[in-house]
Amino acid sequence: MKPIRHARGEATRQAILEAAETVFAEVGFTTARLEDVAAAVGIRRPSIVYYFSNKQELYDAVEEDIFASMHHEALGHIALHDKPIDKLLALLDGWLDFLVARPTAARIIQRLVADVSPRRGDPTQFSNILLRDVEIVVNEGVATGDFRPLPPMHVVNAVGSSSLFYVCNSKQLGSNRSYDAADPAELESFRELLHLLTRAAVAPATPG
Amino acid sequence: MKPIRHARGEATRQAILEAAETVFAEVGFTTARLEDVAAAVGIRRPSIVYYFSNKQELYDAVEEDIFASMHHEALGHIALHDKPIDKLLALLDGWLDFLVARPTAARIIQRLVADVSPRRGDPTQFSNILLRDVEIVVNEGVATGDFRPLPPMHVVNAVGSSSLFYVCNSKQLGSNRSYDAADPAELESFRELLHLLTRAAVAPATPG
DNA sequence: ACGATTCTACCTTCGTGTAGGTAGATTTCT
DNA sequence: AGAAATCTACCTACACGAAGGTAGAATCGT
Repeated sequence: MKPIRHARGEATRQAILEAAETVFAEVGFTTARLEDVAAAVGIRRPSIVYYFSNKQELYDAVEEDIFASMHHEALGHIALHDKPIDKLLALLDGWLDFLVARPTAARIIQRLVADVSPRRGDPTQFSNILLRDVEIVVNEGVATGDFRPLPPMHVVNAVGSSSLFYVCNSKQLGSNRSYDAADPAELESFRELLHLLTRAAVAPATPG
Repeated sequence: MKPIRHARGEATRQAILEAAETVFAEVGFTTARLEDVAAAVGIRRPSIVYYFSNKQELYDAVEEDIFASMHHEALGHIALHDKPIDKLLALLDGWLDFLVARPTAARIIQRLVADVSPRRGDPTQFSNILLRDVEIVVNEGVATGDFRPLPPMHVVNAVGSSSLFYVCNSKQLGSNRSYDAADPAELESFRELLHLLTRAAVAPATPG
């Protein structure tokens, strides 16, 4: 991590990060060309090296920023609530809102899930922060009896995944099925379904 | 598509397809090396060209086979049932069973969803067959009143996505959270949740 | 023998990484 | 204050490896 002194440098660094996220999201790590990232920023390729020593480091910075930002957004939502179910819905709302606002992040996470052994050593190096949020909220609900006992990762797989698909799939289901993921009506309709499913997933055994 | 006369050739072609699916699944189209595909089959790289004229054509053959096989498996399950909800559950069970048995297919689909414009022109060239299955079953349920009115693609995004994550994520949630997607107990536990969510998703407005 | 199948050898393209240079801004020294 | 020294933020040019595609020769099977 190179320390940047001047304001101009910091702005360039940020611009590189944003451009890189777009390029990596569109075509994935290997296919992504630093040339394209540079072009989007308006500089030459070798100048990227001034801020990020190589392609991998740039990618890591992008991924780290995504999960950190997503974690922050989720925390902000969660803090407004007390009951476990409300916290869980808030957490998932946070994810959904984040991904809709930043679809490039959605695609990068989507690719990450596809990889067999992402970041060899610790696959959760950057995502762990999010997984822990889910564990804390779900385990709390289970402890209070508000939720039935269920593995937190089932919640991730079952309902967390939907938001990713909602965002990534919007233009990929064929011209007559495509939709605008950011359209308020569309979004709220999907959010309703998401809440419905979440409640169903954690609801204690048949009440009556 | 080259016509293969002898049995030996047909076997080689099939072996190439299977090896390619594994390689493409692990690292994606660009990163995948034909060298590795050939090595897995036990032939030299240029021999692949005898069956598939280039990398893209090989990939397309893999993708086409995946969706065709998945469609078949789903149809087999659906045919055993009459009621819309049972058909829908059977369809999703078919997907789940297929993906668990063939995790390489899961990863390839996962990557496909991440792409911005897969197979320029018609993104649903090969997947359309699956999407139509869902539309038929869901629309039927809506028509009979068994289901509440909801867009079939919401079903795909909300519950179809879970099975992909269930398979792809199994070894990527960190060492202490990882599981075996093919383990019968694990699988049935997840299938129960999948059914629960599916029923919740399509259930008509609050009955009482 | 003759087509089917697989090989060896080579060419070409592409993209990253690296070496080294420079204009202009900033700080240091007197 | 103003010249000297240093640093920031880029640049051009090139070397290198990696991977896909191609041409044509060798081998296998019937």
